[in-house]
Amino acid sequence: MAEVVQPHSMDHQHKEYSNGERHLVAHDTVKNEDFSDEDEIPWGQRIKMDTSTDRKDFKEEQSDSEDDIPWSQRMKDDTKKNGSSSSRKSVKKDESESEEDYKPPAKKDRKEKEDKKKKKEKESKSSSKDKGRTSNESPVKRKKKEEEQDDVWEWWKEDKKPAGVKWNSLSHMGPLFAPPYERLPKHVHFKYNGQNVHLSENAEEIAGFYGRMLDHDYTSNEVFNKNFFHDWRKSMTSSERELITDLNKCDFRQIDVYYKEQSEKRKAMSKDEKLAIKEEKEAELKKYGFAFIDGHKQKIANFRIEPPGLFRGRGGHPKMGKLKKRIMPEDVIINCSKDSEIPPAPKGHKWKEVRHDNTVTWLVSWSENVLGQNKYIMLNPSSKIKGEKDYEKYETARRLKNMVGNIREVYTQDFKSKEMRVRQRAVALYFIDKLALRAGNEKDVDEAADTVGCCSLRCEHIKLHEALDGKENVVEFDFLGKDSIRYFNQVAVDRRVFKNLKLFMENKSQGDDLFDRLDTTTLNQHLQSLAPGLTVKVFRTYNASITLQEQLAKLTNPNDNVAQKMLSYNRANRQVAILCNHQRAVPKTHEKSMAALEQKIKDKKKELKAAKNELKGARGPNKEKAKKKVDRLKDQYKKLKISRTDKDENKQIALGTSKLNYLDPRISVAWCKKFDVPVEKVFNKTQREKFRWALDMADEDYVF
DNA sequence: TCCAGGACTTGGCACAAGGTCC
DNA sequence: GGACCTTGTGCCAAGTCCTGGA
Repeated sequence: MAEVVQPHSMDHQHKEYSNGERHLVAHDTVKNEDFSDEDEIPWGQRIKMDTSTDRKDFKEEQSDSEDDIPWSQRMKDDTKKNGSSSSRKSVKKDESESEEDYKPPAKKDRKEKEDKKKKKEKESKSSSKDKGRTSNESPVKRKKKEEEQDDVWEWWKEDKKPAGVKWNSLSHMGPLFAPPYERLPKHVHFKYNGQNVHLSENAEEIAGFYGRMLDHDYTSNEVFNKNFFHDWRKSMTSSERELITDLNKCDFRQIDVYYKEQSEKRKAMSKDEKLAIKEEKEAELKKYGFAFIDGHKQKIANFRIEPPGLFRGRGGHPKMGKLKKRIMPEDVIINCSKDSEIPPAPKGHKWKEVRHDNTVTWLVSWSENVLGQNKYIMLNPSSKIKGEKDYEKYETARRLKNMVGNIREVYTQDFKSKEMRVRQRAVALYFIDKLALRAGNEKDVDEAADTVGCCSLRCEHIKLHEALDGKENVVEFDFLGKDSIRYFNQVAVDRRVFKNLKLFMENKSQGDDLFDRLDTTTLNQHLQSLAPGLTVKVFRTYNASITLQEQLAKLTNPNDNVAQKMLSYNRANRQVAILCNHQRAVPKTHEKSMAALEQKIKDKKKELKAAKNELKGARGPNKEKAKKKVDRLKDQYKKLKISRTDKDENKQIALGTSKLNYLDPRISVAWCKKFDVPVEKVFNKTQREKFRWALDMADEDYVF
């Protein structure tokens, strides 16, 4: 079998940002002609090569008169939207349940319904349960799988609820609270200015949050330290506050050591002790981990209330280090149906509120003190409520596929609109479509790190090059996006886009908005007018999914073995991750594990050589045996080499996010079926649970 | 009409769990 | 069975988008 030939090489250039941010650039060396089948082409890829030539249907050269349009008034007024929000209020919502829509079933109905469902499922199990299963499963595994399937709710075969209604009946056990603080043993001291200081319980707990982060970069960050120290001092007694006035004189090392020891102890526990803990966890999961929705048992995603700690804002978050307070039952709102048994609050406590709102999907909510935002307990991605939404998301993206040609025509026309706002909208949409940029909502600089998306790009985030590396009209993007991850890309763009950008930047300083006549609301309103349900983020989903589909078609060789096919799949997945700028830190273990793999490959090669020699001298029945050995070793050797390639190409790219959030799972399922790859190779157990609907729906002919 | 706030999705990382190797 | 490595999961921050009330 032929070696896997890399269809195109991706050279990921790593650069360090001044603040140490990572960044990744894909130099796609695919030739233009590879993408000649233009309407099926994943735009996101083409843009990285040269977008000025990739659209045949763009009207050939228009007059340059656009540049002569007097834009005299364009920048004078409304230069900037008003400054954003002041402090947030926590508004207590009314009991907003719609009585007409809400008809909860009686409790006994639920039981009946469940029994009925179980019976039905048992009947249909023999026909449906084999889907996606490999043939060589052990009986134990099979039994486990069957048990798991007991609660499968095939919601995609049922009628949908009226719009706005999320459930008819909902019951659950409420949240599980963080365990109470346990004081440090007497021998563990916090020191101030070299002296042991006995802290009050509150102050000690918060010192502990800091102490166990000593190894982390956070504790050398000025903002983090300032915020921490400010909040810590607020929690001290007056005498503590009087004494402890300088963080530099605080010594948390013993606390750090203590928690490390605790962690080591846990690791070194006996089997029985570990088992006891596991059982305890399982019991908690059993009690709190499930909700009943419309008679169906559904997994909850996060039934634990977030424990207190220090806020770990990312990038240059202005609030990092602030104290996240302990949440008490009195802070918590419970949402469940009226007829359900209301979960009891912990002894001696009561809930802030019990609500019966079936227009929302959350079970429990509370308000977090650092940013004043609401936090929720919601259902697991495998639940009907999440799955249905996911399915709809991909259906919307598929609808976009059918109309994206028209939309592109419209925004191309708009490049020469007389109205500045229309031109800006068109160029922004061009970026969103071609580069899969995020929308870029406005942010309050006091509340969050300075990151941007498309609509919030500032002049300082792009550079215009008339020519660069043999290409014309190149735009260089360099900005921090979501999670302060750097987006760096040099893109050849449509000539009219380039001209427009020059125009947008005229008479502006670096800190000014590039699209000063545009925001996400306006853009989304425009998109809604083109198609109901169409928003900026649909483009990301669409472009990701279409890219996967196209790349799979291009890269998969039906004659390959499963390992080779999986390399192709991962490469297709990687293209999407690059498009979406899904980066990860190179794992600390990368070099080491690559070296180990390298050694394995060497050893295997030796082994193979020896086996080949053996084969040469073998006679009679031994010859057949030796031949088999050589074949087996060859196979293993190839697998190792594939694994090395895959691992190395992947070191800086995170595939998980796109797989979980952007790629229509039916594309992957169809690919597995078509090329005879077990679906377990592509989706692990959790992913299969999340995408159960897709596993059931898609056959090998599925087209996104 | 505007915009703050609510609801929900997207996102990377840390660490636990589980598998493999010796 | 312990060390080491890989994979999976939980966590919770940070986005998007929509809605309700002023």
